[in-house]
Amino acid sequence: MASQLNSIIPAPTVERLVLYRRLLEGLAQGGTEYVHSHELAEKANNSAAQVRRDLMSIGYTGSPAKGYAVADLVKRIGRLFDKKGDQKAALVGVGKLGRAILGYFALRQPHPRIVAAFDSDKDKSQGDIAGCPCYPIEELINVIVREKISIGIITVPAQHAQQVADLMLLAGVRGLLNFAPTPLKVPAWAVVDHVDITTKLEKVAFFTELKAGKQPC
Amino acid sequence: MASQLNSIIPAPTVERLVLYRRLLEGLAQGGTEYVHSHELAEKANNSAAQVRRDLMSIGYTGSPAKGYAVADLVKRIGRLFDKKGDQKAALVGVGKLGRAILGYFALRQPHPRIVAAFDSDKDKSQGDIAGCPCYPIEELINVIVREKISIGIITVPAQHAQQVADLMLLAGVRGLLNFAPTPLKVPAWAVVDHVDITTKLEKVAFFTELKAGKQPC
DNA sequence: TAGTGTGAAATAGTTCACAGCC
DNA sequence: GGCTGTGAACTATTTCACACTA
Repeated sequence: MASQLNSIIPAPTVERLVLYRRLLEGLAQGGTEYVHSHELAEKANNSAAQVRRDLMSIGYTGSPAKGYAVADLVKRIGRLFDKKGDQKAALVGVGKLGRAILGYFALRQPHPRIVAAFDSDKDKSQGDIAGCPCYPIEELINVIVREKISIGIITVPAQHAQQVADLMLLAGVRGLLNFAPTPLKVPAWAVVDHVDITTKLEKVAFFTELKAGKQPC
Repeated sequence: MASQLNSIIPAPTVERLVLYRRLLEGLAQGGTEYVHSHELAEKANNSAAQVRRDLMSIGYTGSPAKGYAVADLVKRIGRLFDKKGDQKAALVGVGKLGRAILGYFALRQPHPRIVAAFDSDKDKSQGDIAGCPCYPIEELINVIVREKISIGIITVPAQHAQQVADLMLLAGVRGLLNFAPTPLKVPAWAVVDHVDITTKLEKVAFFTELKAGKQPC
């Protein structure tokens, strides 16, 4: 799906590291100084071996006696993600889903901050939503260039998704998170990830049915 | 992540089949009668070989001359997903995200219909949202049992997610779609899928940064 | 002696390659 | 001649197993 990346860290590991960070931050606040792989695995529910391998893949090493130093590890993972100069994100499509995402992230202040939102509807593209300034779609290129935005979040209807993606890539965005229920075609130098809620729901329904019935078809 | 499933159809294939169905429905409306694997692959952007393998995995076979019969194939895939008796879904957590999802699905009328929403906040759990009746969380078990709901959608804050999941499973739900940024522990007979928007965003940001670092644009 | 780091095996999933068919 | 079906090769990822160490 996502294009080939010549990284040392495999994609699923990256996802888990984000989770570990969250869990470790919780532990750190609770005053825990050290964790063992199996404790972290328990919380993340996967295997201890996998936790060890994941941490190893970022070059972090624990001690058999104490385990992994929580605070230090948080810093280490943080250094991986919150790289030089914070990345900025823009969201296109201030519909229901777009608004929800803006509101959701406004609270959490995630790493790539959403600093601009766009919509083709003039009524929606005015003022702030959850503290994020909204612009008409015509200003997309200007704003993206001016703010040096590198990540795009697409929450427009399926039929406009590709068009919006092309526009953002043209403006200099290099990573896209696509919520539209359609696949995007992007050049090899861009990164895309796809969150398709409808498909996920159907998938869960399918496997639920399957497990319940046991007999396929 | 998702628990072991003794199905003949691998999980990624299921996801792609859902997509194929959408694409094929579009084609059918456009009056197309037959497609070749590479045409479908083009739209879904993956390889023709994969499309063929996916379709083969549900026992559907095309002809070298014409390709795959669109209408027939839609029906075939539909039969897989829209099984005997439509499944019903319930959503817990009528916050921003929950509302957005309700609104989103209200339009599309997806296969597992969302027939109930719940919230612990009395103000939110009244009346309808996007045509879906809202109940206080106390009624969850009653309603789920009464309506024979088998799928649960969790859009509550992370700290309540596990609790809500347990409650729903207790009530008879067997599949969960979790939007809370925390992993859920569920028994082996249940199906879970996890949509973690924050993590996805951080992942995209990470790989974007990584790729950018590799070759100076 | 429980817990780590890591090579090796196992498993899951994708792409290749080619025979067969229309 | 281009397209399908399918075994085989290949890639990616997870799990296993075990030497090592504090």
